[in-house]
Amino acid sequence: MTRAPATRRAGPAKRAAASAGPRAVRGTPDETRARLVAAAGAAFEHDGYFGTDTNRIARAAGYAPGTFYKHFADKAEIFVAVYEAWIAREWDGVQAIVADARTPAEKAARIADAVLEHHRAWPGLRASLRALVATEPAIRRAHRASRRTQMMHMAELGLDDAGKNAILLLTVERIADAIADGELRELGMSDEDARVRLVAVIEERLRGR
Amino acid sequence: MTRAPATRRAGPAKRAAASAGPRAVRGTPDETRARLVAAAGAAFEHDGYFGTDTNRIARAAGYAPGTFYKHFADKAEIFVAVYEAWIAREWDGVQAIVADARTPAEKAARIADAVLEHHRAWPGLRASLRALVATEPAIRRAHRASRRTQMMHMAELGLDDAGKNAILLLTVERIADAIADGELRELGMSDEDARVRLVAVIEERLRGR
Amino acid sequence: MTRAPATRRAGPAKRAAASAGPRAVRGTPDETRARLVAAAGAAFEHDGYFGTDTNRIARAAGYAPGTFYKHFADKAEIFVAVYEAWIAREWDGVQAIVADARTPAEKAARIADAVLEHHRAWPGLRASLRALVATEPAIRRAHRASRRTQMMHMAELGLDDAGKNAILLLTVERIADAIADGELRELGMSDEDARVRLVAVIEERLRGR
Amino acid sequence: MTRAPATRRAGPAKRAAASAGPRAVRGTPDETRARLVAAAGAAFEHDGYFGTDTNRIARAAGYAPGTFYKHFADKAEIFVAVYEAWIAREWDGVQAIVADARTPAEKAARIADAVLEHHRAWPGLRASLRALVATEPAIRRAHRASRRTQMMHMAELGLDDAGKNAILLLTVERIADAIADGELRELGMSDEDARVRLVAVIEERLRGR
DNA sequence: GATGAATGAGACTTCATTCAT
DNA sequence: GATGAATGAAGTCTCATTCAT
Repeated sequence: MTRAPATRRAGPAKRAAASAGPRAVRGTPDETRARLVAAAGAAFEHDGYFGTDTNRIARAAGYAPGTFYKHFADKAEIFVAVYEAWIAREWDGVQAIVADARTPAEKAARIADAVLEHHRAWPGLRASLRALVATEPAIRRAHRASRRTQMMHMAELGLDDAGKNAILLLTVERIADAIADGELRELGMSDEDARVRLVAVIEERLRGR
Repeated sequence: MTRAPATRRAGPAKRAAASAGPRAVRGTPDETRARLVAAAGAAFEHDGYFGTDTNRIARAAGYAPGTFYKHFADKAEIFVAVYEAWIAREWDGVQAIVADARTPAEKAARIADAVLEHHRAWPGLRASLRALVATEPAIRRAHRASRRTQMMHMAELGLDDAGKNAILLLTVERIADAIADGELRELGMSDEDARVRLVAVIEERLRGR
Repeated sequence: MTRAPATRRAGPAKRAAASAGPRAVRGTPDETRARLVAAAGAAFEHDGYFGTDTNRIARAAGYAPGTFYKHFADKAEIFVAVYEAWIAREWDGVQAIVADARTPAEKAARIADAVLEHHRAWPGLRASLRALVATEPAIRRAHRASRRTQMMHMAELGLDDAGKNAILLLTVERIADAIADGELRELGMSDEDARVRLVAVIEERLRGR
Repeated sequence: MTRAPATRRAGPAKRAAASAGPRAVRGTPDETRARLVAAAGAAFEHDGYFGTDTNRIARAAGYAPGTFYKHFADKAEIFVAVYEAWIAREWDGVQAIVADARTPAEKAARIADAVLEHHRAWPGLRASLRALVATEPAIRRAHRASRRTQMMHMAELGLDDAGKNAILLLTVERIADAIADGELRELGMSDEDARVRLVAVIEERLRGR
């Protein structure tokens, strides 16, 4: 996550800055939107939600500032889009694993690894998410909705104790964030230890406990 | 040519007008600092870190904007002070309970309730904390330091598996935040259910598991 | 908890109210920049560098405060722009005179008058420059660079003793500033006397001495 | 001269800062005043007029902020005091040399060296002076008065062409400042060259030309 | 659909100066 | 005479958002 605005400015954004992005090819609205979401994801990851601005995102995607607002009502909205895409990718992975793996142990291990990798690759995005859920009503709403979707996914996976599912969800998320952020290492637990616990938590649940 | 503002000001403007706070009493720096911290705590809780500003905090404490900067280098620094005071109060409670309660079960229950109450009373502060730890290096550092202190407190309580302590810390914190934020209720778990689980997690650890 | 300013603004406020300038015409960046530089020149001359602020400059040019920072990184940068334009105009004059006048005596007299007029028209700007060269690294750098350019101009004029050129530059500048500021008058020298000396210094150099 | 605020702040001026100065010994008002002037001189030299503040000066002298205003009406007033002391020291040196040296050549050389040394030791103060003369009416007035005093000193030395005296004053001052600031070096003239010219200017005047 | 110049509220911070003790 | 906590006006700069082309 951002942690620092890096180089905040390099002088007045002379005309130069205009050509920062990947040369926006005039395309369908969907392509434009997708490019903006991708650029925003990278920017949020790298500089944090409060470390970028919508102009920069638009430029990074190869568009002018105004274009951004043709596709998103505001900054929060694109964050939600980024987050939803992120979650969807995570669950795609989980579901593929569930379909493919045999034993609960294998499933748990592979799910844990997939989740961990996904979190480790996007620590900045996760941090911004945690920040924004508390701060931006719109993002909070989207986050809640996403939780509900995830609960449904879990039910579809045959896990039927909603209470346990909820705890699992929070626990996995929290541990994965902690590992990805290196919090546990600082608390004296090796990443491998932490991973083992994460696997255990998942496996326990998969076994219905 | 004029060139200069010459005399910038003519004297402290009548204080009466703008002020909203409890009317600054000239006192010791410590009192002033304490008033600022108290006002900041309330402001962060109520409006969030990004929802207040240092001028507002100063006014709420009964001071002019400049006074704030006599006591804190910046907004982040007062947040750290607020957070540290918050944590200290929480642990004071925990330690009193540990000294007073008999059985692990009683300890666990009373600790859980104390922690929960403390989190429920300050959900906004907690949310801001989560946000800032990801975003502000200074606050991140303070948070880490505080974690270490808490680990020491746990060791002093006789809990000697650092790995388990770390997990306990994160878990309790996370569950308490979730309950306080109402996240669990939305996931279909009653607050009482959640509390029971929280007690269980603590008791399990107290029993050495 | 609230925590966030939510929607910060609702739209550009009615422009009519505060503005004082010539009513911003949407134009090319170059036009805007030129208007800002012109407004800044007048403001620096009239109120001094420390007597204006960037908001005022922007307003005087007919723009909002933010527009200033689209064109200049900070206040120092626009000062440099103003200064460079000022120097360029001075040398344009000198070069025209050199091309046009015959004898060293005529050249010296006309150059002295041109320089004097240029300094007399901008005493405030000159004063601010003297102040800032000592104080602001960026402006110091620009000033040094400008000096080097002026030395080149002198060389192009056929004056080839760099040491003498340097002294001439400083002397002319200093005397012109002193006359423009009225310093000499206060020291008991008539402006005409001072002008005669200025002419002499220049002519001496033009004759190679 | 300051050129940069160096470290602008090191955190809230906790109580620590209070003991920065040399342990103000309670003394006569004159001693207090003298300590303040000395501290201000050093501060102006080191950080520039705009790079220090009156609180810092007072602390550096070993006093509280309020004490400053018991002795000086404002910041400009102490600058004037510092400047006047500086000039007085310079002329003390010049007069001693005139009394001691024989030939115009010797006088010129020794005066030049004394002046140069005095300027080289206080470049920051000189820079601030040049800035403030243009900016602060009170300092401008004091500067003019000081010039008049210096003209009198010159007359007392037997130099009776006021016009030439004025030019000499400005020229010496300007060249000495330029050498002290390294301006001439950057323009391609060695310091020794510059010094030679300075001596020549003075000697020429001493010989009545 | 895209552009990009422009907007303007407002956050953060500084510092010369005062005044009650 | 000295103290030092407090003052508060004001300047610098940012950035989400708009709208005329």
